[in-house]
Amino acid sequence: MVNFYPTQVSDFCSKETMIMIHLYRQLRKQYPHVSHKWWPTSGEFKPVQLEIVIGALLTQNTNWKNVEKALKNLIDSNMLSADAVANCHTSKLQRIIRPAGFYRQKSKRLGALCEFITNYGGNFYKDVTREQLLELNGIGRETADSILLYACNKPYFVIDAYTRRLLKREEIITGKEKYDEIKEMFEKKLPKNAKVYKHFHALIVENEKSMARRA
DNA sequence: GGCCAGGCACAGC
DNA sequence: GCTGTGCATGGC
Repeated sequence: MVNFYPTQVSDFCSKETMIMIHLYRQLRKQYPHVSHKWWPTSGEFKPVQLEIVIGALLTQNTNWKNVEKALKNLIDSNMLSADAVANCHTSKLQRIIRPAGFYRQKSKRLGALCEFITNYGGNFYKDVTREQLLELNGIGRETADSILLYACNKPYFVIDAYTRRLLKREEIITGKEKYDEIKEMFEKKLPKNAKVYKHFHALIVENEKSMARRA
């Protein structure tokens, strides 16, 4: 169980902190089946985290079901390591990831990302920084944070369309805030804990999806 | 058939 | 800095 007692005196009277933790508790109660182990992996890739990195890139502006098709194509083509993907011909990679859409852009970006992982001095999953990821073509803030949180298990909160929608509806944000502004809001008001960030994000996504289903 | 889905880069202002 | 636009497929 995570300790939610304020760690700083200044946290004690922060209304925003109370709202944020209340929201987290409410969602946990509402979706008890949702856990921090939310990002789906087949276990086919080496290492397992590579599948999360690839998925994070492929899911950009794309339905997850289409990403799954592309991931299955990679598995069926035995493209299970960063090295294999990095050395795959662009035209072949395009064919493989085609169901995920934007295949011309994404094949180029995916190849470059896998090349970066392959050539990374040290352990990519342990050592890569947000700045290094943001320098890569096609890796923006959300994708970088998804990789850092879900693949690297580091406390970086992911702000996606679901998160913005929920926060706006709850009137916690106006909608005009920048990505990093919202991200810092979460990170300042919650314990710096990757498991909590994953769980909270998973709960937000589940809530938005279930609301969409009901609509 | 139109709209959207777990964004990003880049141009133009 | 902000806004618009291209990228592309599949599901509803």
